[in-house]
Amino acid sequence: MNDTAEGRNKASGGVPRSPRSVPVGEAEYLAAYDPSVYPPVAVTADIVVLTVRNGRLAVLLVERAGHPFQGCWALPGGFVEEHEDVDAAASRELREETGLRLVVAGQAGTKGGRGHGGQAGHLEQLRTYGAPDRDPRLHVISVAYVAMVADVPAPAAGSDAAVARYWLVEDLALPAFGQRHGAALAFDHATILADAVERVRAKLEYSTLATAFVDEPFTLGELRRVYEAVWGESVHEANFRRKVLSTSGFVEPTGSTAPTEGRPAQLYRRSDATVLHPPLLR
Amino acid sequence: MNDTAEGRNKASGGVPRSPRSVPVGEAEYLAAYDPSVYPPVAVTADIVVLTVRNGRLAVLLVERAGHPFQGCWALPGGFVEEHEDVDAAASRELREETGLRLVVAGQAGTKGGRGHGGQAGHLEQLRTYGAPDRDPRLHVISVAYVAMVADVPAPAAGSDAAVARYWLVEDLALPAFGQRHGAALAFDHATILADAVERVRAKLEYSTLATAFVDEPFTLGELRRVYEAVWGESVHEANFRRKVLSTSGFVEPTGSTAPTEGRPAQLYRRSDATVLHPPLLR
DNA sequence: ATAATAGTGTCTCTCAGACAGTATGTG
DNA sequence: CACATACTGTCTGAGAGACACTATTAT
Repeated sequence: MNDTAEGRNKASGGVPRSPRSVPVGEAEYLAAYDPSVYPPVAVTADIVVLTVRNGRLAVLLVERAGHPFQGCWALPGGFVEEHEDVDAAASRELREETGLRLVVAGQAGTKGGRGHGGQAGHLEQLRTYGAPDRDPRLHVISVAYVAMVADVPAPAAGSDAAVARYWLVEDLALPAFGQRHGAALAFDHATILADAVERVRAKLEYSTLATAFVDEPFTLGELRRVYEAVWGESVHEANFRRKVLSTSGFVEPTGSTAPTEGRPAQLYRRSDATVLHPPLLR
Repeated sequence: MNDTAEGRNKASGGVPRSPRSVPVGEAEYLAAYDPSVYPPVAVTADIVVLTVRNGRLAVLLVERAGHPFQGCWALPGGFVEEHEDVDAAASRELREETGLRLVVAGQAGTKGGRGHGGQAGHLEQLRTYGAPDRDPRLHVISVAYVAMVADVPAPAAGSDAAVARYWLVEDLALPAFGQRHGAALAFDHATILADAVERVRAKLEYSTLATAFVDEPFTLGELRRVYEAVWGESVHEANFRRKVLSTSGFVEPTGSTAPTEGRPAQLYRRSDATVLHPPLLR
């Protein structure tokens, strides 16, 4: 943030307008500072929790008990509390809804959650949505996050009994994807969800994030089905295997195998790479 | 946004707590609604204006006249006004600082600014920074944007006489890049700048955004120097040319030429593609 | 046996990387 | 002329895409 605006005396902010020719000390300035006159806006952290269920992409939604959009389904989330880090608010909301503990990844200088052998799951910021009319009550700015988790961190773990369940993304009305039929989402959550899905589709190409959708250990078949569910198209099996195994740091074998419907499959765990060069193109 | 929190009666929000067994109508609800009790936070839109000057990446900074961080250099930006779209606030700040009119690109359903033959420049959201201690006065949440512009949309166009100038990115202290020496930035703006530079470096690989840094018409040499400035490494000329010209929709020839220090160069303008498949790898 | 999935080998074609060489301007 | 930049041609090796084939389980 900054307020060069204030420095140029054009903001309506609550800063004592000391003439620039008579500077005051910083301590003095902060003591005299009145925060109550900044524009009243509320900030929420909303999370798009994505998972793969039965080969399909699914998203966690909660049913709204109150107005507005009563009875509609919406992304889980809530207000950022006073003096609470926005990223921390996202972690808190995710934990309350799913029981999962993930920290936000992706900012310079912070090394995000998942590393070698870490817990399944990934949490990152998506985008901030700040249209003034997106909430009929007041100007609510939503900082949206995407969480990618393995199946069945069900809302069961949530402490309070809000109605929450996973929906198949294909069963929702998402105009941005040309999906005109299906359940309508509250607020601008259809836009947010569409952006999240696009983000994840792109990220699977050039990162190892697909592994965030499966529990360890996993088979290459399971990993491939993640790609197919997210991209919505089939992936050539032999070439996928060659590509994944030839990318050092993507996965590493555990040595044991798991039974399948056919020949038993080698099991793998996540390794330490996060980016894929060259990418695994769609 | 949403407030399932409120729906579950666990938020401290300013919603009249009507018992869930006695629902009220939505109009009634909105009339009784008191927005004043939401957590007090301020929201700013800050912009990382990047350009290429003399073959180097440069960023527009303003000198802070007031406390805190008086005398330090900071990213241009300012408070989001009441009922103002956050993206619109970013456009407004950019216009005030540089005179450029750009709209924010990148959200599903909105087709961002630049198209065929459009104005040079690109504006997109970067990330939101919401640590509670990033401003010593109060909890200020910054929605950061990246603008990529051609050289010399100088602060001259700015209406008020704030001290603003371009800095070479390499002359700033950016711990995230291992740059320990150079001018220190106010607040957490060094982190924001580092994230912006990383974003732009990545985007040049898989998008046509390099053309946002040059005015039309431009030569392939100018376009190549954009890549070299942003990536900080030399790009093989013949292969760059072959790649750019073979990607349909990247650039199109104007037919005329421009004098250079050697053989005159063919001139090009932007075309309609926005993404590069396959990418132009670093 | 069949069905189903896991896994290997190999051919081909595209393309990035490298480099040599030509074209066309200026001093 | 030398020099600088623009532009072209071509060789080579890596790798994606496609496909045939083998392996190992269950029924």
